[in-house]
Amino acid sequence: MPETARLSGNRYGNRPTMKDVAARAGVGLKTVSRVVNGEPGVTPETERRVQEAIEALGFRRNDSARVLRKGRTASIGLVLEDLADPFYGPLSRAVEEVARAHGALLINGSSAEDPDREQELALALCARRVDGLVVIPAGDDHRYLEPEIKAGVATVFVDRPAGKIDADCVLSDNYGGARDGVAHLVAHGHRRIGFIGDMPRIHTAAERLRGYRAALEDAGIPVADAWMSLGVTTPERVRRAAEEMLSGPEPVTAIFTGNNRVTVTVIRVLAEHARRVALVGFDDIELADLLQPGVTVVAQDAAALGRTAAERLFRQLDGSLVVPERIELPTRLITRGSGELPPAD
Amino acid sequence: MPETARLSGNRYGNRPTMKDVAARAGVGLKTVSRVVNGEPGVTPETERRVQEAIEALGFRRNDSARVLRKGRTASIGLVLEDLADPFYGPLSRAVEEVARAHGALLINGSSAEDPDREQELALALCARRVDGLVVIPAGDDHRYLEPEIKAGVATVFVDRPAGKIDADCVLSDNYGGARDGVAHLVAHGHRRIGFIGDMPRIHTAAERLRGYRAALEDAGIPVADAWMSLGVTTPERVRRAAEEMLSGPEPVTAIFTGNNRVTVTVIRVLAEHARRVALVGFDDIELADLLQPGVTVVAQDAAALGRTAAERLFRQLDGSLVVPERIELPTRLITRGSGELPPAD
DNA sequence: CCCGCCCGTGACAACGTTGTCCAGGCTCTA
DNA sequence: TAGAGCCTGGACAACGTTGTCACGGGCGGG
Repeated sequence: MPETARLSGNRYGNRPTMKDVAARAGVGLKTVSRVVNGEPGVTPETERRVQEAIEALGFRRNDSARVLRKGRTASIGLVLEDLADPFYGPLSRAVEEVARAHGALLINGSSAEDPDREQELALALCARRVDGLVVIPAGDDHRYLEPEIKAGVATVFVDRPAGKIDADCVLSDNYGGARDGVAHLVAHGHRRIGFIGDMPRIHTAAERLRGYRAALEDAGIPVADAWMSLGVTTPERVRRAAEEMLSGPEPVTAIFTGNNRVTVTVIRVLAEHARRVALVGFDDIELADLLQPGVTVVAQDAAALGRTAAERLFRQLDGSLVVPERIELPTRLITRGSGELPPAD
Repeated sequence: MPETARLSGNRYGNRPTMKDVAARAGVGLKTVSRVVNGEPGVTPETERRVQEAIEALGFRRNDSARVLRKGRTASIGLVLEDLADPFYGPLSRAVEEVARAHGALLINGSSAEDPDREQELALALCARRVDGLVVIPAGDDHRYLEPEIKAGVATVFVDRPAGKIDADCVLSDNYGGARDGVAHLVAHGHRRIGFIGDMPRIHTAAERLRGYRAALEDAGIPVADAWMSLGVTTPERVRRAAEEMLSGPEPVTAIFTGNNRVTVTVIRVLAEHARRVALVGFDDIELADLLQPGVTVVAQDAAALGRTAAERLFRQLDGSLVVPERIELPTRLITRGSGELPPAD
């Protein structure tokens, strides 16, 4: 029985296809296609019959097949570090909104800060033939994307620049922001200012460190190694680093923290600490205004990063963009109290 | 020139296909397929030639085409309310991790709490032939998914139950959690307790309200309408609602807030308020322990919700799951100070 | 009244992949 | 040495859709 053979195909649920709809409506395959896509050239009567068959069978167009034929998938990929991080939520949402405005869906994946996983994800997305790729780099070598980009996959890097290839980047002004933040502490009389941040291997961390150094240099303050703690990631290590800076013969009177996770941990340490220590953090954190004192931060606009990147991506797809560019978005110093505390010694 | 004609197909970037690789390697099409998929039956020498051609051309298998042939897309869809909400970030991440463990990618979309948009998104995902769908409902009628489910799309609802269809649901114990939270306030001597939450149209809001009523009833406290504010969503309206409850001849001495957004706004209002008012909030919020006083909350485990739902989804796909079930995960009361304040009158 | 044009419709190929099946050449054994 | 069996490799169809083209009938104009 060939009928049964066809029905027991490889699809689990055996969805009806245009062929089935056509058979039921007693029309040709292409006519169904026309109705489904709202193309002109179908009599109202024929259209009604087709619609009826569609209803009855519960037909839904298979976009996978459509995509195969048309060449564009109307979907874009987003590779980020961790969707659960409050910084990436708004970014991701902003990318999604732009995609939606262009009729595209968003596929996203978390690299967990692992370069191999970033590559695996990005290439998997390319295999799905996403039209474009927004990448928040975990690694620093993106040559693996060269064939893809050459093949027409629009690509924009966000938050951190691409490594070893020439591509569009949308970044925050990490250097300037950190410099401003630290200068703010200097302006309030601090001379011994600590820095706790990520590994300088990560571009943003390196830039913020550079800003920190520049601000101290501007003020003619020599930088002590004991004030800097780089590459600490776990809360325990951040805690230890902070406590070390705050003890000893020449403790710091202020701390500049390199990202939101570090900031939160340092707030906890300072809350238990007797002496009042000033704090400025990179990245805004929720409820920062309600703490005692409010937390002064250098805020990035995560949504703007995502939006800008996605818009650029679609302009690449339009063909209206050719030359890769590096865009830097400004940061904003938000004073809330913790950064305005005077030195406690 | 047929060569050129073929090359100027509909694809923008004209990626090489297995046919191109086969031609270059001087082998048959299927042999390339075998190499790409690691199937046995290819001499090392032939395999080397094929690999070489793949390298040279920058070939990458087109998974869209593969999917069309195989019937499974190895991707699942997640429809949530807002990726930028700190509650959904971890949930989404948890779903992604489970998907990854099963070799699937995650496509997600935000409904913005709009039922029409939820439907549009869910159906778009079905058109892409996702293998399964995790939905955080915005609407309360999901009959539109019936044909899809019948056709074999695995479906799990999270956070809120499905409307008007019988399907798997993974929920928090909203009723029990709210009841415990309010009972906690009662136990600390409060008799006039306010409730600020979402529209009861939303299942979670209704359940939490029910828990609130039950706790008061348990304590023999009659519920006053003036204590309840339902359907307030914007910060301004939350603020107004809170201020109304706190003024008048018989002001509330404690407030129970129905979700994290409301909680945050109410914290702001209370911070400006002279009298000490107790507060218990549904949903945990970051830094809640660092505020003065710490914020007592009824915490849900967003990651566990996502993980449980996704695991159930894949068990549906395995075929090891047949009967729809409703799973309720427990909540946890975390006492931090604000819920233990005594009545201030 | 007849020719030509336009409109609605359908047959067919193609998108890039994988499953089926068969052919040819090799080795091993009787 | 011949036959059987195995192993490698390739031709072909199919997945569900859309673009191309051709066909037939109705209508308007000459």
